Amino acid sequence: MSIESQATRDRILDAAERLFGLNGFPCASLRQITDEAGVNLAAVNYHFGSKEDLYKAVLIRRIRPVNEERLTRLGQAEQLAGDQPVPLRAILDTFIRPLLRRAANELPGGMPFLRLISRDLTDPQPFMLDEMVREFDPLVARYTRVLTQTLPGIPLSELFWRMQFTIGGMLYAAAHQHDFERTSCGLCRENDLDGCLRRLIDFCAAGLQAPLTKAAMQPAASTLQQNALLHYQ
Amino acid sequence: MSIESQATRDRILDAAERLFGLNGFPCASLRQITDEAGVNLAAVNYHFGSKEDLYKAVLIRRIRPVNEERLTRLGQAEQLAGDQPVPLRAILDTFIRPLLRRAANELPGGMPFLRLISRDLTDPQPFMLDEMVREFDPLVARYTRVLTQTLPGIPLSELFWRMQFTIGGMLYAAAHQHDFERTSCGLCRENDLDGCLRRLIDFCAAGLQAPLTKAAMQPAASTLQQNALLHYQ
DNA sequence: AGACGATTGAAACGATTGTTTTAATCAACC
DNA sequence: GGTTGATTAAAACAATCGTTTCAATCGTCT
Repeated sequence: MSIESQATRDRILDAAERLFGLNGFPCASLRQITDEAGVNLAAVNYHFGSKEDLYKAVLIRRIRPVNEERLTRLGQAEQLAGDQPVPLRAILDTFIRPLLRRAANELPGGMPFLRLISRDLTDPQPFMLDEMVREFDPLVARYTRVLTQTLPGIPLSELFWRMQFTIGGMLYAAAHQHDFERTSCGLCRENDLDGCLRRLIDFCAAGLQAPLTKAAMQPAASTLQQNALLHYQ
Repeated sequence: MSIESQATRDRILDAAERLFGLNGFPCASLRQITDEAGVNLAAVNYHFGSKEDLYKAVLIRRIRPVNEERLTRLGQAEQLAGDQPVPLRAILDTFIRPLLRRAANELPGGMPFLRLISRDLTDPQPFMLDEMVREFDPLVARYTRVLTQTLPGIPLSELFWRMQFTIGGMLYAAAHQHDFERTSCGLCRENDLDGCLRRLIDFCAAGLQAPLTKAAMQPAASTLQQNALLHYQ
């Protein structure tokens, strides 16, 4: 592979990342992408095979370093903790920071990539499902192990749900971070990585270690609560 | 409008809801929709004007009752609380239950609608933005007022972010509820409205009333934390 | 210099899209 | 009972899509 052909590959990847992120996979046409990249239309099929394969390449190019950084930071945190359990907020930091960092212009990708990965994790393209599972499988194993050590009082079934809520909050914040300045009436400034990260960790740490309600400890006894309002009074 | 034409309108709306929810707006074609509805292709443009207007009609038909139910339940909760602030978990229940209820076959719409609304709130179709703001504006005003009364210690700027995380967790859970049974290795059963609702409320209530970290109380002093791991040890 | 594989360029292909058009059918009313 | 307006049916429209084809060009070797 020559050095110029690598340049066209990269230009295609950059343009595709931006347009897939802004418009989504179905609405970003190859002609838009190749025009913006300044390359010929046929270059996509020549270098990547198909539109779907281009999409895979765009996602994998960014997700893999993010997940590697997550595991690296988690390893450092474990080392630092010694034989003590890793502090919950440190675990969350290793998980969230590598992603949100990409939107703060600290690293390539930026806002379009965050919208792209957020969209594809909340609403996956069918042909990406297997690929995604393969990329995230090692993470699931490592984080569940660390979390069960840090939060020994939380049953695994509860932990599973709470991690889903954590991921949901993270992805929603990642996708909308740049809209918040406009929709928050001045309560949020753009590109405030530290602020967003701290708030998200505050929120999710509290949620993850929330005390168990009666229903959570006796799941078999939970029944439909007809009037939930009374229950909370 | 005759009674049969209303029937074709409804058949189109039902089929569109299912296919928009499953495949997304761009990938669900009008021919798919009209075939499944058993009506002629031109009926969509005749009754709704365009594909975009059909999409609007599909969303509004379900969102409006959900938001009305939210405000009704919130009103009941306020009445029940008297001059006391409404309990946080009760507020969250009025907000989340009317949506998740739709997926538990308690009400029409079901899983496709939840995927649809979840997708359009996390990744809105551009032409729906104004319509959505109009539908949700009254909610924002009411819920921020009630929440500031219940959580007087949380600054508005923090509350804004925490509500975004709450919404993100709710939408993610709503969209994936039916996948969890498959991906959770038996930790989650499908259609468990009460279980999902309780866990989500446990999580978000703890997150919303989480104690403020130093950075949250002195936002001006927050600087980029180069090595966040040490910070948590 | 010449030959060969890799890459690019321009054009066309077949399929599908949302929309429009035109005629046929239906229901209701004077 | 014939007429009018609403609704449905079938066909065609123009545009765009991803992909393929084939010749032209480039870079790199012998």
